[in-house]
Amino acid sequence: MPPSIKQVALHAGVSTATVSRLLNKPESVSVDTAGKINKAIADLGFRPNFNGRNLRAGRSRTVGVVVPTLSNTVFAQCLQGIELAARALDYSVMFTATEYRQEDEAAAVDLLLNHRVDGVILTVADASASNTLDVLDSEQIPYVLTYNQPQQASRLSVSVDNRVAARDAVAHLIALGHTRIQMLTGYFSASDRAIQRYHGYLDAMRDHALTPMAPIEVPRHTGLAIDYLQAFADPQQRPSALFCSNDLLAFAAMHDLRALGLRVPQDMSVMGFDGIPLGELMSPVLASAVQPSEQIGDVALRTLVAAIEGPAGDRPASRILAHTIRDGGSVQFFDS
Amino acid sequence: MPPSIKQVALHAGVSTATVSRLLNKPESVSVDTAGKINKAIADLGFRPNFNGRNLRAGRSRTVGVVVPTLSNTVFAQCLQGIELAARALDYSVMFTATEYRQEDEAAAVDLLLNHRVDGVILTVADASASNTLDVLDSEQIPYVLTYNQPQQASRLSVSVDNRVAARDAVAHLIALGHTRIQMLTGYFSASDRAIQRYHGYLDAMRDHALTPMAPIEVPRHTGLAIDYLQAFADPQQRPSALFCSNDLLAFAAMHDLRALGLRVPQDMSVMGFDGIPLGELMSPVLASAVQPSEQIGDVALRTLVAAIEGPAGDRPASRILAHTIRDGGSVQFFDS
DNA sequence: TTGAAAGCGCTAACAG
DNA sequence: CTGTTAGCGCTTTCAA
Repeated sequence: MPPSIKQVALHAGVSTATVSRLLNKPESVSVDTAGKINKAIADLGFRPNFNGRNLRAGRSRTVGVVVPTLSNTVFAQCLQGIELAARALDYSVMFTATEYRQEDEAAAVDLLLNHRVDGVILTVADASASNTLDVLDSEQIPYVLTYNQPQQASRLSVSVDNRVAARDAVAHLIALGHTRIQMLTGYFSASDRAIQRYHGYLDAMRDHALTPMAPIEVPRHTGLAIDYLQAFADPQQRPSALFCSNDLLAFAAMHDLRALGLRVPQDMSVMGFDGIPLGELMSPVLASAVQPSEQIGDVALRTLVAAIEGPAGDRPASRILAHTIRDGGSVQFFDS
Repeated sequence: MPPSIKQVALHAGVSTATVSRLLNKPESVSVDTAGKINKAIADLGFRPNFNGRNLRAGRSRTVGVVVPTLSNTVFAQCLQGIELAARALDYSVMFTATEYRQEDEAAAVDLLLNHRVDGVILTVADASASNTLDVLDSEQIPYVLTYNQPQQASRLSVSVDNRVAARDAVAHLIALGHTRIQMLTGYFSASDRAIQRYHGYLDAMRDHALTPMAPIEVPRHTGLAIDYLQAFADPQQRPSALFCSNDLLAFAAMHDLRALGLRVPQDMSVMGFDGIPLGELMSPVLASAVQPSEQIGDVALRTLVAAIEGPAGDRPASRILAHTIRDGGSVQFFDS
């Protein structure tokens, strides 16, 4: 066991209380005792045990983070933003992933609460109906959702406006002359964002008096599952543009289209959602509705800390961050 | 404050010790007291406070993770693997990033040690000369390096054989007929792996009696810094193939080459290192030396836990995981 | 400016 | 099978 405050006190010939004071309010200790204690600390290689401190304080200066997966760059970037901000504010981060399993959301939060994190940042499957969030609510643990836009105003969240961003993305395709636009999406049941984006798709189609097509739901990270695109073999049947619920799916789709002998964008335009950085390095550049993932993480953490430390009265507010539409070679003017 | 074991005991009419026993060794408690306690737990919404438990136990069942950045997919995948394995073994994960700053490595580890993590998984700039690792050594905290291959056998690590993998990658280019092969790399000072990979490059060139070219060191994630490629304008001067120290760099390079009007692979072959999943969805597919990042994380965590829990005598061993060479359209047969 | 003492939540002897 | 007790490391009154 590493040395405790007790050994330091003994070594320096003072009481544990004084050592503690030096650690927390150095100005309340006389200069020469401070010197003795600091020497003892150095001699012994003492480092404070946060478990003791946290137990005593009832707070841990630690936040929990729960994301669906790190395989999707957006969540990695978000976590990156969270961690950076946490370090700036002197908080630590406990991290968990759920692989999109709802039961794992609950288990993850459970574990985090056992660790007595001061708050939680999370992305859940369905923010408007989540027992996980209910638990957090009932336990009065501050939390901030990322990417999710819950219906309940009481649930803090940081995200872009998924519906509007999707509408803008599809409007971009429409402006290019596309009328047969179809949405390719991950399972709606795993992502309320996907549903909101689908509504945005519908909005755009209706706005321009176009007939929406049935969305194609596929397992995430499809890869080899070309089946769903077989219908595209018939030029009459297929859409002229594909709107994907996220960039990974867009890349997979382009891959599959190629395997089918279809060219992007000549035979089909492809638009993504997320705006992951790699999309801009590719050729063609992936057109996409860009959300500022790292900033989402940054703002989420700062919002959470405000909720944790702020007086009970003034709760911070949810934030909708601006999205942008990135044009790219993956979409093209449509001439029939 | 949430209810403690004490309130539960009171509510159930037993002692705190009995409650604790139910929590830790349920079979040592009679069925009906168990019933009473469980009811009390449910009534009160009790959840054990790990801070108390950890303080008492001197262990936390928590591991710390330190990676350079999550912007590079490999580290995100590695963390993914770590987290998954941790959950399987009932460990929690505290996460930190350093943005490739050495001083942040030390600060991060410091913080983790204050939290009394049972061990640390980390990727450092230079594993063979790192005060951060020295601290870990002197504090006797088990740790496992990922991606790094330290010279000291005493330092546990999980990685591919960077040098051999790089040699194989370059040999692949040579087998395609390339003789003028140049390496594009991130700063050597930020990554001992990059140095090892450069040695692998040299090995391959020497093996085939080719003249090595001077490596090009660039800031990571270059993007717009086309300067370094200006020399390539002259067909006589430029290499016929570029070997990049990581896939991100390879993508950036391909982007820049395109901006320069050079085609990949017709005008220049590009080979990466890492084998990130997206590389396989692209067109052309990015040829690369593939390392199993998620598995590296998985194995690292299991190795760490073995070191933590295993008897002091038998320390687990470092692991070199198999790499593979992924062929792809980004490289092409070279006919002069 | 400093020390004594209590207690945060939990577990592990040790008794019974 | 169960209760009593002590103590993990720390901070924070309360006194001096």
